[in-house]
Amino acid sequence: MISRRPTHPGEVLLEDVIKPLNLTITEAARDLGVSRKTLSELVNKKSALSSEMALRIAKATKTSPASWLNMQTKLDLWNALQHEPKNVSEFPHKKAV
Amino acid sequence: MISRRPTHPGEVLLEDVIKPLNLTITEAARDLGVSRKTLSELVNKKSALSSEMALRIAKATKTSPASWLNMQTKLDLWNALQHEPKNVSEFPHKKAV
DNA sequence: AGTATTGACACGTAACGGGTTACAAATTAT
DNA sequence: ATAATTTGTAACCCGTTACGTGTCAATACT
Repeated sequence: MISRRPTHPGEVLLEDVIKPLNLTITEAARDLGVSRKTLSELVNKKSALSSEMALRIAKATKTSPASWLNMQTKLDLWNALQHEPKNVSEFPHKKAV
Repeated sequence: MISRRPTHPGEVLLEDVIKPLNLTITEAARDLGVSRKTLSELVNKKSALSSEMALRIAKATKTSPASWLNMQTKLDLWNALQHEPKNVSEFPHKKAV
């Protein structure tokens, strides 16, 4: 494992894309075709990046959707690792047939 | 970009893990600590692989959770690409300050 | 025949992404 | 300072989804 919490994709979108372009959340939301609320919650890390949003961001920024989606996947995994599931037993080795 | 639908992680779990070990769905579900229904739906591709399930499978099979989760992410992306979002405009280039 | 396994169904719960509307606070422009 | 814009967030609605328990008919195994 990863020890440090991976960066939230919404943070990257805000800091590396929206801010450098001098776009407002309102303008960026319009370009992405989503509500201002949806984008606001994303960049404020209140919601996760959906695969559909990954596609929208990719189209608007001419980048790869996978690069955005992978950020979220890494974060999801990190979050899951913080509360490892109990009552899981290792699968037994090959049983007789 | 990807033309063929990526393999569902539940299918891999069934074909490459559960069947080779001669485990039943019922037994495997018990080992994973989930209900039989949950595992059945997963291996029959009726539901997606959650990050928590990825962790459970990883623990039970001593493999990497990321390898399982990435299968689902690839599938999610492929599915999303089948209905590309409209009303998305490319972000304008740097505006004046 | 009798037992085990399976997929599918109903039903319920909790979480979540997303939309609209509204408002107070903060920021920016005039 | 005043006015206009921007922003975060709450309230409320909706649809989707993962997961649990229970049940049942069909199939497979012994």
